[in-house]
Amino acid sequence: MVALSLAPRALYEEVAEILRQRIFKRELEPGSWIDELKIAEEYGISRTPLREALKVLAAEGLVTMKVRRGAYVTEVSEQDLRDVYHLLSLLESDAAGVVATQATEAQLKELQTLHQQLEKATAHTDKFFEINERFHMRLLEIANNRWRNQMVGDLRKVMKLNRHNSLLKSGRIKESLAEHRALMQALEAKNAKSAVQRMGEHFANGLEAAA
Amino acid sequence: MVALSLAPRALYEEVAEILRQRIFKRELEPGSWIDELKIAEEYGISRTPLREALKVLAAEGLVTMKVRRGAYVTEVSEQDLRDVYHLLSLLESDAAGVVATQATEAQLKELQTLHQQLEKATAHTDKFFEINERFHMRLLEIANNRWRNQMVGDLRKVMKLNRHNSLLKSGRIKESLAEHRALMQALEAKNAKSAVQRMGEHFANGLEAAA
DNA sequence: ATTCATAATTATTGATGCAAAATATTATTT
DNA sequence: AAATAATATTTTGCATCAATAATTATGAAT
Repeated sequence: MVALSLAPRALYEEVAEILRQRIFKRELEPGSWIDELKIAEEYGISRTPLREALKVLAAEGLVTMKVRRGAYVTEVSEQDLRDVYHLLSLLESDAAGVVATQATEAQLKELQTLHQQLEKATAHTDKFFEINERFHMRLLEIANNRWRNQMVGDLRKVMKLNRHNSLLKSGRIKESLAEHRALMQALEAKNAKSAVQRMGEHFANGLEAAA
Repeated sequence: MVALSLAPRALYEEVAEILRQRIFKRELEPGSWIDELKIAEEYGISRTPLREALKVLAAEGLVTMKVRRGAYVTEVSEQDLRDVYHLLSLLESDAAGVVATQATEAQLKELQTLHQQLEKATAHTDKFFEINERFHMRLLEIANNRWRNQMVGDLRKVMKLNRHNSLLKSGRIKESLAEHRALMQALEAKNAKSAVQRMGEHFANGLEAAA
C-alpha cells in the first residue's frame, strides 16, 4: 500500500508556502528584491511556478510587484501595522459577537476547553501562545464566514512581516488571560454586545503593549 | 511627441481586468470552467500570462482553482452573499466612524458636495447609482486604510458575481437618500458612534431590499 | 573632470514545447 | 445489452527558450 496524498498541491502552492516561511523568518527581508533565478535554481525548479507563487503572495500582501522590476518583500510601515491591527480587531470582535449569538452548546464547550487549557498554561509562554492562537482560530471557524476567515488569515500574515510580530506580548500573559476570561463569560452568557466589546478590549490592550 | 503611458501594466494585469469584466457581464458564468487554450487563442496571447491572471482572480475570490482541473468562475451561494454583505457593512461602517473623527473640513466638504449631487439625482437612477458609488469610495479613501480599501474592493467584486448585484435597489432611492442624509449629519457633527450606526442601518436596509 | 550618449549586461516578461494526469471514447467480455 | 477494461484525446502543469526593457558600464566630447 502506498501513502496517498489527499491534497496533492501544485508546485506553485508549495513554493508559495516555502517563501512565506522564509519571509516570516526574515530570511527574505522587507524591502529586499526577490531574485527569481536564484530561488528557482536553489529549489531546482523552473521560474514559471515560482512566478505564479509570487503572484499569490502579492495578492496576500506579502510581496509587492513592480512592473518590469520583479517582486519585493512588502515593507510595512508603523501606520500599516496600526491599520492592519485595527482591521483584525474589527473582524475578530465581530466574529466574537456572531459566536455569542449563534454558537451551539458543543461549540461553546470547545472554546471553554481551550480556555481552560490556556488557564493552565500561564507558566509556559510558548504553549500559551499556541493555545491562544488555536482559540482565536477556532472562534473564527465557529463564526463561520469563509470570507472573513480568508481576510483575517491574510491580515495575520501581514502582521508577521513586522519584527515584533506577536499579537500577544509575553509581559501581558496575566492581563491577556483576564481578558480572555471576560470574553468567555460574555460568550457563555450569549451576550453579543459584551463579547464584541471584550474582544475589542483584548485587541486594544494588545496594541498598546506592542507599540 | 509620443503618448507615453504612465502606468504600463503587465499583460497579466490587462488580461485579469478583461476577465473580470467578462465575469461581471456573466459572459463567463459562475460554476463554468475557464478554457485556457480558447481564451489565450481568442486574445492572441500565450497561456503563461493568462495563468498568472487567473491566479490573481483566484486571490480576489472571483475564480476558484481546482488542482489538475483548472479554473472555475466562483459560485456564490446565498449564504456567501450574506456573509460578504455583512463584512462590507462592518468595514464601511467602521470607515464612517473613522471619517467622522479624522476627516478634515475640506474632506467633509467634498463628501457634502457629493451628497448634494446625490440629492439632485433622485430622478435619474443610473446617475444616482454612480454618485452613490463615488460617495462610498471617497469615504473609504478618506478613512485612509489601504488594507481595508483592498478588502472592500475585493468584496465588492464578489458581490458583483451575483445576478442581483446592485448594493442599492432602484425601489429604495428615497429611503437610501434619507439614510445618506442622516449619515452626512453624523459626519458633520463628528459623531463617530452615530456615523457607524447610520452606515450600518444603510447597509441593513439594503440587504433587506436585496433579499 | 563631468556629463551625456551609447553599448553591454542583466532580469523580467511572454511564447512555445513536452510530459503527466484526467476525462472521454471505444472495444471487449460476460 | 451492460459493465468493465483499454485506448485515445484533452488539458493542466512545468520547463525551456526568445525577446523586451532597464540598469550599469564604458567612452567620447565639452
